[in-house]
Amino acid sequence: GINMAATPQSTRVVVGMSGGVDSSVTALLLKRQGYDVIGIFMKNWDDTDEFGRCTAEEDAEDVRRVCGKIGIPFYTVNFEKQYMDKVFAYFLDEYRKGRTPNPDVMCNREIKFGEFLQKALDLGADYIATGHYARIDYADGQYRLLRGVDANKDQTYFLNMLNQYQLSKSMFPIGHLTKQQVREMAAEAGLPTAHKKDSTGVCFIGERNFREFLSTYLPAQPGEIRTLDGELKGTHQGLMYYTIGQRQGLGIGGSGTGEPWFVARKDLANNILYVVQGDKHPSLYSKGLFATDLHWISGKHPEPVFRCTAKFRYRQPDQQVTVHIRPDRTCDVVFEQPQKAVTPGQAVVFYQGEVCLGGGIIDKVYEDALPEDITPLETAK
RNA sequence: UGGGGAUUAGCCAAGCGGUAAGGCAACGGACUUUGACUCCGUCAUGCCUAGGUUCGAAUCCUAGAUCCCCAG
Repeated sequence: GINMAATPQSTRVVVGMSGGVDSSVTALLLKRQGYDVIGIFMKNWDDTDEFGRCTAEEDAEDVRRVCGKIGIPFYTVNFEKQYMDKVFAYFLDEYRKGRTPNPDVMCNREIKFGEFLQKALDLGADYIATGHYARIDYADGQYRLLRGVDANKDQTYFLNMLNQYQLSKSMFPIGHLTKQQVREMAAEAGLPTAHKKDSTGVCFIGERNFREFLSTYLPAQPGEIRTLDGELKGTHQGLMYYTIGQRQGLGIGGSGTGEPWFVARKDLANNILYVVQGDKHPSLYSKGLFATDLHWISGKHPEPVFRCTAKFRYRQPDQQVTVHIRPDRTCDVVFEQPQKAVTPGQAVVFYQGEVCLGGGIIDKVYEDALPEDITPLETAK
């Protein structure tokens, strides 16, 4: 639990600073509250781009300037090796399997709230803080992960793999603010990152030409594009470049109903990409999914069967589901409404109101028939 | 070398004498700490070729090219 005798002045907080406005304001708020704040920039990827420019160096420089402005010490740490071993290796392995991984979920569990947390503790920190739009609350001996107040920016989806220990050592000071408020505070405080564009792309790797990037790590194997009926429609450049529900990059058009084409399925064994026409095509929708690597933030095992809401991808509106727990940290998730383009490798994250319960990794989808032994939704409530 | 029909951007396709719709694809942007989806924007001085009629032709006429269909 929280040490009630601790004062901000006697509490050391290490802030993970990316060089963006969110983590800048995170540090600013903590400093204003009187904490003993240290800013640390993580360099986890050698990101020299095609023009020989290293954006990580620019970001590090921004962090240095922000820390100077706020008046806190600034350090840099390097977890390139750990990121490669614990996140990027997984990332590549998933693509080899024809799946679509979410590296940032692993990055949070392994790097930011793993390696980085440990490093901070080694430096005598009591807590780490990050610029995530999420909240932590503590009640009845339990830490809970709550959605960020700014529903449009909520990042709990990426934090679903965190555990009690990690939450007990973490602070999300901007979780109760909106993005607009954060920008305004940064501007008022004269932080150099106040108007910096939000960064996107894989965390620490950044925006890339996806195909070009992947092709430098994995061999591409061109193959056929076919309809589910077997009709040959064209050629793909390598199954790993496509994900379920994808429209762009297929290069097929002008035939059939005139509607756009979407990826419906990947046949890894035969290297065939299966497509369907029209965003309402039944084969793009599913009734349920099977997930592995289940994790519950509370640490407690939930009821064998329960209703909650869930997201199957970042920024998707919550969907009503019923979860059926299975052995070995797996579960079946039955959707109340058919869901579009649920994709193996992505995270399924569960919520009860504002509380993020945890999640798992989508392993396969149930397009038509659900497993026989699961309780129908109607009788599950 | 009988007859009939077609030929408009990478693909599909409107147009029927008055100054080239739309869709798909592609490209660009917005959105976005994954990959996607989505949204917005761009995309034929020219309609198989060469002549002709007309104030004006993708649209009419003539010849040619290519493709398709029906007959032989």
